[in-house]
Order: sequence, then structure tokens, then C-alpha cells
Amino acid sequence: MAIHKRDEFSKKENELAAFAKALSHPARIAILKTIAARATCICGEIVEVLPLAQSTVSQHLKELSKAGLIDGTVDGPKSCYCINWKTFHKFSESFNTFFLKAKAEAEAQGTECC
Amino acid sequence: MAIHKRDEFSKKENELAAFAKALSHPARIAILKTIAARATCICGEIVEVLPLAQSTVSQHLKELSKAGLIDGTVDGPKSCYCINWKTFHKFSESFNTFFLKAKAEAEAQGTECC
DNA sequence: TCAAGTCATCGTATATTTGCGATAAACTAT
DNA sequence: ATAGTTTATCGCAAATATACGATGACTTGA
Repeated sequence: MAIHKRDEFSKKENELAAFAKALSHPARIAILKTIAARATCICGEIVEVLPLAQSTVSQHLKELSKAGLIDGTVDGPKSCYCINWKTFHKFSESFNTFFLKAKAEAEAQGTECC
Repeated sequence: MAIHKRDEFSKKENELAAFAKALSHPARIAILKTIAARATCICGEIVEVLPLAQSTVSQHLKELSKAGLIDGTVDGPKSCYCINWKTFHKFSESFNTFFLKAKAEAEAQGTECC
């Protein structure tokens, strides 16, 4: 039934999961890389780099935008995208915190088993 | 049609996306947290912590296992799970590298636009 | 004004994910 | 042996995700 019980999880868990979801497709990773590698906003060139149809790329851009990872600006007939570094940072920190906390807690316990 | 063109993306992109996918559900985040917080392998208690049916939790455990994030050991009638720290580290590093590289490249370019 | 371009959205098809109950498998304890 | 416990798997239903082509909206330039 796919009853998503997201309400039952903590805000942090949901947030991190949402972040991870935004990165959970190779096309979106590739898009982020492509955008980050430019000095200026990137417009149409993304479609040419990816092995996907224009409409599909647009969909992925929308997802990244929804996650807050990129900003889009309309510039004449084109649209320009660039990384939203604020969210990008937040992502990075969330992941790091998650990994570090897990490890720290585990090390505090000491014992191993498996 | 959902023709997954994963072959068209680089190995790194696919790998990172797969990692992200494993973390893209709050239940799996919660499971990892729960396991990491224990000194010993954890057995049945996971189901009690989560607001999900036993079969659903089992499915999520399988996913995490497939991703290499946790190890499972059969211990009598029970199964025990613990974090696979090797993979866990690899995850952590992959994400960090991705974030740092993107940022470094962008900073090398200097200019902003949006 | 009108053609050409760029990008978003719509509609559609298919694959995957998520979830649950029911059942099976495997061990323990009686 | 048998009943009970624990976990995995199966089967199903519904939601999401992925992908594409077609179409629409909008701007630019002739």
C-alpha cells in the first residue's frame, strides 16, 4: 500500500533521507557535478552532457531544485542553474554529522561482535 | 518506460547514487542509528523501535545488507545485525569527496552569478 | 508579425519502492 | 515430538520514480 509513515520518524531522519534521495540518482549527481564545475550559471549545456532526453533532465533539475540544492533563474529564453551553496553545505554537514555520530557512539561502546 | 541508463553514467556516479539510495529512507536511517548505538549485535529489538511491520523492517534490513552497510549473522533462531564499518567508512568518504570536490572546483572558478 | 530557439509541463508507459499479512524456515524449549 | 519464538520470504496492492515524446510558454531575432 506504500503508506509512507514518515510522520513516525524524527525530523532529522526524514531530512537526511530526503537529502539522500536527492542524490540517489546518477543523473542528478552528474548534473550537480556539471553545474559545480562552471564559473557561471549553466544553461542548456546540461542536456548535452547527459544521455537523457531534455524533458527527463528537466525533471531531474526540478527535483534538485525542490531539494534546494540548485537555484534556477530565467534569463531570456534560457534558464540558468547554479548550486545553492547554503543547502549544499547543510547537506554535507548532515551527512557528516550522521556518520560521525554513529561512529562515535559505536566507539564509546567499545566491543565488537560480528 | 523507466529505462535505467545507469550504464551511461560513470562508475563513481553510480556508486554514489547507490550509496545515497541506501540512505534515502528514514526507516533505514533509523535502523542504522539503532544498530550503531549498541555495543553488540542487535537482534529483534529493531522491529520494536520502528513504526513498521516486521516484514517491512526485514526488507529494509535486506536493502542495507545488499548495500554492504550492515552484516547479518544467524545466531540460533535469531539474526543479529551490526554495522559494516568498512563500507560505512567508504560511504562517508565518498560523500565527503563529492562535496569537497564540488566546492573546490567552484571556488577555483571564483565568480558567482545567481 | 512570425519563425526559431529554449525550457517546462503534460500525458503516458513501465519499473521500482514501500508496506502489510500470511506463510515458511529454523531453532529452542518443553 | 511438539509447541513456541524469531526472522525471512512470498504475494499482493498502491504509491513513486523514471523516461520519453508531444505540446505549450516564452523570448529572441529576422
